[in-house]
Amino acid sequence: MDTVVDFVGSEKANAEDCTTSNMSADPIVYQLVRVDGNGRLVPATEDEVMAVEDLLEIDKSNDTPDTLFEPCGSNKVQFEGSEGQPKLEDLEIGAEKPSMLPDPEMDCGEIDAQHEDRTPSLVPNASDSSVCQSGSAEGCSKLSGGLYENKTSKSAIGTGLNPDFSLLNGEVHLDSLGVKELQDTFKATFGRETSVKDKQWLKRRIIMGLTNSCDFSTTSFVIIDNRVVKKGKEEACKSMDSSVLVDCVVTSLRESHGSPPTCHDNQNENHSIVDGMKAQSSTFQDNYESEDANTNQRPTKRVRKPTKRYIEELSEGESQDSGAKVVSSVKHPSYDQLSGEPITSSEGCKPYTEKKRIQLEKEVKSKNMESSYKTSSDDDVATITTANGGIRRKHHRPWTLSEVVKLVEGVAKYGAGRWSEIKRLAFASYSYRTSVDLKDKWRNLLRASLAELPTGNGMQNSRKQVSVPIPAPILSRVRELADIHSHNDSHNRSVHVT
DNA sequence: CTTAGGG
DNA sequence: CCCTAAG
Repeated sequence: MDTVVDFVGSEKANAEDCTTSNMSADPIVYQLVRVDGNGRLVPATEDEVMAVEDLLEIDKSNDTPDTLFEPCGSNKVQFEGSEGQPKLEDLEIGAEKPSMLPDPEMDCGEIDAQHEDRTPSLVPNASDSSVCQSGSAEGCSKLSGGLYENKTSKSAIGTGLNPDFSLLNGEVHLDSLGVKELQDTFKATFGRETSVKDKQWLKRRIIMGLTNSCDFSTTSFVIIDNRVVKKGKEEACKSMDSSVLVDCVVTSLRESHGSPPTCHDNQNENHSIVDGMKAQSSTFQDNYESEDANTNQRPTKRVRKPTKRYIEELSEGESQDSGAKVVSSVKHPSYDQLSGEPITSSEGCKPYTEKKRIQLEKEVKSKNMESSYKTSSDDDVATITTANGGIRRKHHRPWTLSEVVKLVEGVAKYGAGRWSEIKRLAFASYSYRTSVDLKDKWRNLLRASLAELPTGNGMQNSRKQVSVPIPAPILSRVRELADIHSHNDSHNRSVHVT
């Protein structure tokens, strides 16, 4: 395997051109990269990320959690010089030794600019000892290693305008989440289960999952309580084509209503952010005024004739196998050759070439219709059982949270309907997920967001969190983007005046 | 080839 | 997800 994977772990330093914040609470951003043939660092694909995660997970299980993620100070980014090529074996999630290849192209300022030590900047303003009076005194005293993925800064607007909603519960309290919850969140983020019980590790993974994955945009997302906020300068830091500056912060993963656990200290900061976001939002809309794609005039729906062939096919198939679902389980010998995947992973979580495979299956199926009635014995797992005991189809990729976020962001940027654009730009690293998939998912998101409205809260009753639950803030964002305004809050959304 | 809808 | 009809 000539693909080298390494974690470039780096605390996202205060790149001058990106943010003028002098806060030390910048989030820690990890980006999985690999070295391509030319020795350049290129962002790893989702599949690779997954594969590495698996490795790490395995690795992890042999490790004592205590050794993981030492909050040690001296973690400055250093070029490993002639040490050069990091190897997979070197991967140590625990040591977290940031390393970079001596690639001039990647000599981005922000990486080595100001590397503060990894000590969790739990107390942005040390002046305030009331930080984290969240009731989890533990979280406070136990700052050790506590990732405080809480970024509260950057907004220059400091006026104390009051937001419409409470921000107090908006923080991500990954810290206060239990292992189980973290695992759930992990699942939501990565779409798969994890057995790791180490909180630190889980937290880091989750945050990473939400931040990395080769999003080149410098757009940032902040989820504050009920909204997803896009922030960040679009053009900043664009000097490097491969710069990965996902300044993504999630301040709310779970709505921990009831007992608002929040650092009061950050309240002002949050207000600032909200202000900024409001401004953003308006400018955002302004920008989109120009594009008639988003104006109020909804294009008339396309009408279409019923699809004949498909119907015929369906009925035909039904008559043949009387509705029985046929799962082709033929062990295709050419799979491995078919997919020249960068990483050959063991688990079935990597149909890199979904299409090819499906087509191949079809071919096989059509060639010997009868023989395709075998029971699945494939290692690739025809069905996988979820935690709930349900079974899913073979090639169903649950949308992970980060994917959803990306999609929403993409729609925000390029507009709904420009699926191929979004696919190209925002989903470059997701080889699966066709533009059609994006479209479908968006449709579903819309439905979900709408379904949430009427009862206000009724939906939440469904305890079974089947399939990744989409955080309310994202849904409301979806609604926004879809130009569906709940007339409840009579926000004079500057209705166009003909 | 891409998008919109229906299944 | 899959499939097709319209652009």
